[in-house]
Amino acid sequence: MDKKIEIPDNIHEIAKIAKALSHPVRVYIVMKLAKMSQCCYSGDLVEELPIGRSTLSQHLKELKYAGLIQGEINPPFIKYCLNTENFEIAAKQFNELFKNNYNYLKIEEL
Amino acid sequence: MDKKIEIPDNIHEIAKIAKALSHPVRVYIVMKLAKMSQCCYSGDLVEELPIGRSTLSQHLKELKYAGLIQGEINPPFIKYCLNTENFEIAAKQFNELFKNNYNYLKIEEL
DNA sequence: TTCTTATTTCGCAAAATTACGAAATGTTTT
DNA sequence: AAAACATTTCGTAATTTTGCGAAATAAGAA
Repeated sequence: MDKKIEIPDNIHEIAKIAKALSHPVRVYIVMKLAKMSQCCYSGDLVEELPIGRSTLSQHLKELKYAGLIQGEINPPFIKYCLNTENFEIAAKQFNELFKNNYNYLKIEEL
Repeated sequence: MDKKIEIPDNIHEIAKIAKALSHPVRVYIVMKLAKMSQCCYSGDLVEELPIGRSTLSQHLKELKYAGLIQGEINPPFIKYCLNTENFEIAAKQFNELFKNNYNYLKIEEL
């Protein structure tokens, strides 16, 4: 009688990535790293973004927690790079979510 | 001297969609509607999801606000469908975000 | 060792999110 | 008109997120 389902793991994973990308500053950082396919420093980001250092640090922490980026210690700097392996997994998960539109996208732009 | 940038609109839009998809229940609803490419009722969802009616209603409201779904009044029911136009726009925006991985995805799966 | 530099953690406050039950809304059926 | 139904809005509470400045951390330079 109880048809309640449990939400499957892959959906929780998509929600987790989406949550990491639910703030403009974090989307900006990820896009920057993905586009340039190079790393950057917290100090470079704080100069261009309209937020304080400690706030930026928290956003970086969340992106790290979600697995989208990783930090390489390169004293006295910390260099942040895309975690390409997880980024590819995330790309596939969103690919799955938006699957219905892939035919459309393929014809139009691929 | 002030190199602070303003975060561009398209990034705010991506963050807005990501925020709408940052909760498992909302991802579940959108995936269900996208996969089946058919509509469903709030009452059907509340039977399968482990949340109350008013909570579900709030999630639907947020998905509507983000433009991912739309409701058709069909008394005494309200039928929810994917907003395909906006869903395609969202697909393109995430396509842009994950662009770097499209070569990879194309070879592997398309 | 002391100073400087880059970054993070801590402590806090304001705002937003999540969830629920109760009450309200609007429509059909009786 | 009253009852029944599906759904939403309201009021409220617990939790999480966001942001900042001050203090802490850690490495290199003086």
